Amino acid sequence: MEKLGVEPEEEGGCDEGDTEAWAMELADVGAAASSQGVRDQVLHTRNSSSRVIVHVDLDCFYAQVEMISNPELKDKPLGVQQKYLVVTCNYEARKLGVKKLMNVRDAKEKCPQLVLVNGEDLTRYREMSYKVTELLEEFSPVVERLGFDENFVDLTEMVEKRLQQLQSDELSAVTVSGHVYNNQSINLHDILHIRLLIGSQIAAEMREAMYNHLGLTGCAGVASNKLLAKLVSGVFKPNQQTVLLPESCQRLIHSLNHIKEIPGIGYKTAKCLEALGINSVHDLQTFSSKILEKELGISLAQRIQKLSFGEDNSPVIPSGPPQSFSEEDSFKKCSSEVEAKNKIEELLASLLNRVCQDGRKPHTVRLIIRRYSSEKHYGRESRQCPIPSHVIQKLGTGNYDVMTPMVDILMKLFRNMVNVKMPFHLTLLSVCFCNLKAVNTAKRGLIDYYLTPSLSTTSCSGKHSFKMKDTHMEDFP
DNA sequence: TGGGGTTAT
DNA sequence: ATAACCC
Repeated sequence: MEKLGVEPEEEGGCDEGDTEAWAMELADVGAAASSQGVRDQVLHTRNSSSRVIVHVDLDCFYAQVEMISNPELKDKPLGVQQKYLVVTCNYEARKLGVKKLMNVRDAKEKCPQLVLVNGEDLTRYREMSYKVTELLEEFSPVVERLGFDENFVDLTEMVEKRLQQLQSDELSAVTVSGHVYNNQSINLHDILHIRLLIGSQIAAEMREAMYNHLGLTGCAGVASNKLLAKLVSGVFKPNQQTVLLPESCQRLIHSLNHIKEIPGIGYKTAKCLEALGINSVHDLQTFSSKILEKELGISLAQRIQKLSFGEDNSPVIPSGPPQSFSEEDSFKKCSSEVEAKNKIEELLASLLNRVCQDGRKPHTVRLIIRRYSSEKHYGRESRQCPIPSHVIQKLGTGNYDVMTPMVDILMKLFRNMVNVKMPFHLTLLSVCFCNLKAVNTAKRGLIDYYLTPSLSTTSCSGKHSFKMKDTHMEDFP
């Protein structure tokens, strides 16, 4: 076996783990086919705490939910419409040329048989989305949501446990589930391969469970960090999974045609990089770190340059319950205060139901608007304020009118942003509840409970609310 | 471009 | 409060 003459100069800084002694370990890692291979060996060999991460990505999620709601739609080309956009569509429709975020006009032109359902109310999507996250949390509690249809799960511990259950003679019988990226050969003597293969088996179990319990199909990608797991999950596309072995990391990252395809490099950063003459992943890898730091700031510069090598030490952060609830509506024109008030009342009514079901209480409310303007791609303004405590108490009880005080607050925020004595033209209104706090913990003790028993004894599910019990001493230890 | 979400500054 | 990012 050839020894690798790798020098510890290197460019990106270290991914995770120690910088020391990795060069020594390198002596034994086996043949690297190319300089790409060398880089990968460096990254993964020095890194003794290598993780196993899965990225789970549902297929055309909204369309799937609609097809479950109405099975007649199953074999038809289906699009989900919000305003004049087809935001997503099933694979029947994709075969016929419909794309995500396509104009309804263009979509109908491409595909006259296209069936459209309205998807502006996200309630069922949101509910199904959380069912998926909860199902994944049953495998391992460390689940991070990304939008409604993607989840990351850190499988490192679970893989370790399964590894310990295996007898040494069973190691040579471990198999992959699904595709191996780049058709790379598996080396069963490589513990990193073994761990990722076990990860692929868990990913397959997750997809099976999603289908059996929820009727949903999706893709999965298994790799050593979130970036790579996400990139590899989309390689084989509907309803398939792929595992990335360390030696193919550079091939995966270089398969991207533009830096904007790296998650974490968005519209603004991509424009900025283009202005510097950086267009490909290779451009970004080899660009001067010093200059990049001056242009983008040290934090962003170092992060994205690491990403360009496939390095991503960001942890999977359990999402838990949402940090905020919001409802928005966009429209061609809203130009009077009464009109705005009506829209705000609608948004608020939906939000109050959601907050009620959540059980926690928001302590802050925010109003967001978008003003009409010919240019300015992204112009939203917002005002927020604390929710008065007497209003918070009524939230979720249903038996007191919380609409009236909340609308009053929101209209004050509205007039703070919009001079209603002057003509105005809005194209979006949104109401957001945030700063959510649990009601039954720490801060809320016995005294608070006795003083406001309706908080925890009132039903919010029905048209009216009822006292569920009387307050007696023996109810509380 | 919709109707959501998050974190950093 | 805004601006960036994600879907």
